[in-house]
Amino acid sequence: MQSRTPATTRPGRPRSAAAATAILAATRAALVELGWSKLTLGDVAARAGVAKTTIYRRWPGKNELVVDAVAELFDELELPDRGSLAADIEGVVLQFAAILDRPEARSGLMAAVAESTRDEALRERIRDSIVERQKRLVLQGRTRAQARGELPPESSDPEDAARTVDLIFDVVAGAVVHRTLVSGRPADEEWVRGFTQVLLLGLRGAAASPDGP
Amino acid sequence: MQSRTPATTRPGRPRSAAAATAILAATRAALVELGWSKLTLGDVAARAGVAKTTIYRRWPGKNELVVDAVAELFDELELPDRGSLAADIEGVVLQFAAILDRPEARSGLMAAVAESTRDEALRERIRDSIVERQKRLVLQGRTRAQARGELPPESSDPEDAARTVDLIFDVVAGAVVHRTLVSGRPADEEWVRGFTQVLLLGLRGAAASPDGP
DNA sequence: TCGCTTTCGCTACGAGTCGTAGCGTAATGG
DNA sequence: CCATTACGCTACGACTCGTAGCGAAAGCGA
Repeated sequence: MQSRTPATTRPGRPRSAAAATAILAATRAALVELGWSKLTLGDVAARAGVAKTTIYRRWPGKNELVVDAVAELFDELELPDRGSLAADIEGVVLQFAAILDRPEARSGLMAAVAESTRDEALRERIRDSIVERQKRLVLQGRTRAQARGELPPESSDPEDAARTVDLIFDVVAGAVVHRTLVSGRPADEEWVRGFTQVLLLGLRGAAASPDGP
Repeated sequence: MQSRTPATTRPGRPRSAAAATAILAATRAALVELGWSKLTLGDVAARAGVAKTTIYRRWPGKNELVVDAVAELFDELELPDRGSLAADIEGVVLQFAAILDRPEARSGLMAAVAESTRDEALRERIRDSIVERQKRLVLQGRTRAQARGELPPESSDPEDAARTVDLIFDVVAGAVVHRTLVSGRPADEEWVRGFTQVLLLGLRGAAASPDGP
């Protein structure tokens, strides 16, 4: 998870892998009980059964620790084949909503994003370990839909195709996050159905008329 | 801004209105320089030229103060008539993106949302003073588009119409926020054009086929 | 088996922030 | 002019931060 360099096996006592998992788990537990602002590294250390200094040796600070702890949650996301593009989208959006329902993801992720507005390195960490990592789902869904004939093969311009992927990701993730955290209403099946319909019709229409009406 | 009850004019010395504006302005200035996590009420008090206790008499804590300070930024939003629904949407989305470009809005808003996941009262404050307040733009745009004949009059079901407004707001605000803060790329004219096209085609298509394909 | 190296747990520390209390003073309204 | 409230100021205990120093533990290569 960390961008350490274990390329050259360094001499000396190796870092305990058990400590890392214990610390990350303790961080999530602390997020659930305390939220981000009241979470202290001393508390995390006590929960994990390690010394506070051990945490500081591995992570620069609270922000980075929380990002790594939350990032693991999103690796659960999958894109099972449900037969149609609409059903695939609905499925993954519901999974995403389910993760955002967990308190450790809610406060942790948003607080990290907030801090990243003043910390370029932290934003990079978020992008690498969460955003870009999950963009695979969009690519996978597109490929599958193209195989089904639900979407045209690919845009002639590769840059244009990449832009579309980014747009889809921002729309999907943004809408679910806003619905869940800002509006404070559940992204349940009914909402997801309506959202998916709008997104899908918009994409199909945009693919038909690539530029302007 | 605060939900005080100035209904019955209380006796005694009234609260200084100048102090309130100075505190809110100082809060925004501190957000720019320090971000949310390093912002202290002592610092805000010093900037505003007031005593720290004065702030504590008016706001419960840092979270509520920041929400009120940021909420004022979004009151600038307008919906000038640009002739078409697409142009109207692009215009307001660009304004929204411009506000989110300001550092005091970026870190302040996201941090407040993060904290609101563990504080129901704070979430209520955000909804009242920011979200619901700006939903007027969606309603205004819809009415105007209906007058132009770009959208059908209204859904037969009033609940369905309200759901659509909520959906639009979540999609628009969510996508712009995610694009700007999470993906870290600018919501420039090119992006806004593409986004608006998808949204508009999706809405028109959804209005045509109210349920399922 | 023996060093060398690094990590680990522990304790302690100064610095900084928190939110509150108490005080005397200022500004209203009756 | 008197009751009432807001204000600025100071001071306070409690807490968290991030770091330093220590002895012990755990690997690896010779």
